[in-house]
Amino acid sequence: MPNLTTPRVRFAPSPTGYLHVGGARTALFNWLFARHEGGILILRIEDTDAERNRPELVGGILEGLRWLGIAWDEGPIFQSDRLPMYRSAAERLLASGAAFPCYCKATAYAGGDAAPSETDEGEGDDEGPNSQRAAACPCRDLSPGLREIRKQEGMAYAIRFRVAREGVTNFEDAVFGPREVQNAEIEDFVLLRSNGVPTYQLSVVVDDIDMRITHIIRGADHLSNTPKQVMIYRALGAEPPIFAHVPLILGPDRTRLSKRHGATSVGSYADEGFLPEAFRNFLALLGWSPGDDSEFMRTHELIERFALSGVSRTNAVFDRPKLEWFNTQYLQKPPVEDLLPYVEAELKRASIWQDAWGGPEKAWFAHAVDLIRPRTRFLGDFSAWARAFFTDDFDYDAEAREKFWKDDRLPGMLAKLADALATLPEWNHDACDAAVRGLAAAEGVKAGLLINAIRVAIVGRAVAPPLFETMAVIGKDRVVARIRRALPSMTSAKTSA
RNA sequence: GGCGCUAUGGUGCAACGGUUAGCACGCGGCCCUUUCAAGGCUGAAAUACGGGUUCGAUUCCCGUUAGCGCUACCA
Repeated sequence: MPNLTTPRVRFAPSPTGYLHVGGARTALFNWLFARHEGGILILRIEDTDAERNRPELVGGILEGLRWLGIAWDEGPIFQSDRLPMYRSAAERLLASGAAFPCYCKATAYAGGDAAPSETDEGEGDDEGPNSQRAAACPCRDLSPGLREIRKQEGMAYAIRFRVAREGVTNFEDAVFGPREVQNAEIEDFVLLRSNGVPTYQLSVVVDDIDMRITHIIRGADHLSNTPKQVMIYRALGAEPPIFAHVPLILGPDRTRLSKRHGATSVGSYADEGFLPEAFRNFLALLGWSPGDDSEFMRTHELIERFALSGVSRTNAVFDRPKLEWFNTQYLQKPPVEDLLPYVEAELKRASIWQDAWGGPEKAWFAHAVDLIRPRTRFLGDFSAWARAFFTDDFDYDAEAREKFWKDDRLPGMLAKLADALATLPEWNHDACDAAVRGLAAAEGVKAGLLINAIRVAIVGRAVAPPLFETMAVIGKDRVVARIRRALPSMTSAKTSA
């Protein structure tokens, strides 16, 4: 049987840009809350502003959400498909007297110069003229006669909410506590534009009522406008839900995170090789904490521990280095199986994936990934510095050659080593270890000299996992071949010098 | 300008009247070591300022300052 108290929340982006970090965090909180409470998450696209709305961006937003692993239960629902519902709500408010038609010109309140303020003593270096708050619209008290005349004239009108001149409006915020504002502070705001399109204030309330939203979790930038929405709820005969305004995410300069702070779309983090779970963990801690010092929390734990009571009221600065740290943690700590699909995708992207690794050679693949991952920071590392683990098509890093191939005894010793390795009956860490150290002893050189040179020969880099395990993973034939292949390069590097 | 919110190291969080103010990132040092990471140990680093309330304030109240938000026929 349906539980009448099932929490219902929503994430309601407007397609005026890509899914950015702030939106992603809001979506995450809604999702964590829904999962924790056994509730429903609805995705709603707020696209009533035809001017700024870019329909083609919706796909990108959904894609970003999917990458983040945030699955919605209902929707996406487009507000642009529901215009009649908002209009009829506005008509109802008009009929009940809670709203009134406004015949002012649309520009009169649009931050323009409708009311050339007589009190402009300001320096006027910025915007300037409108320093007084918008007074109540004069149409509010239009006499019935005059209103009738306007109507006859067929003048276009907007519908404004008739805000009480006195008293207070209050509501409950799960994060900021009980709120109360003076009605006198609020202007007669527009509900329905003169072109018949609803404003955010109207559509958001009508939808939230219609969708039976129980908790509105959204950015704190909406806190100041919430009283207006509460008024609409009550005028519509509905009880407002519980609000939970979450603090904003700022850039390093403490201004609201925006494009000029660099990468702010979640898609760019996907492209950079971040793991979605790492991103989620990082985002979750921006404005929320479980109440203790826990930081590394896998998603199931985030869901388990998430509560609105742990949401902070202070804005948080997006700290990229910490995000990267989380990524290394998620690259290194979880069971290697969790990582395999991501590495597979990365290798496919780099065109060096082989299907056998997903089948008969899966154990080998897992082992290789496990060996490589302690040194990775991004998924791209698997196809970059660790490329030689997956393909013979790799080159030698110039610095690595310079650093570890300069001893002129190397070609001779490594030639011998290759021969010795080729005859090894067993191929594993210990056998390689014994062969290399044995040769070093016989030649009277430090094992490190050979170890470092071999590493460059078989993986092309100075930086790689411990050598003998690397040799074991790469395999006997390939190791021998790679050492022999490298010999000329060492010699030429020598003779040319 | 008006209204509101916020204020713990550089950053993210903890301490929700009594702690030598804790953890993590980042930064420095040491250990480990086969390169580079990881890991372990360790160092520097904070309660914005001023008044109250209280036996006792990071914590409660007021003011100041600063930052942010809202103040659109944008969301």
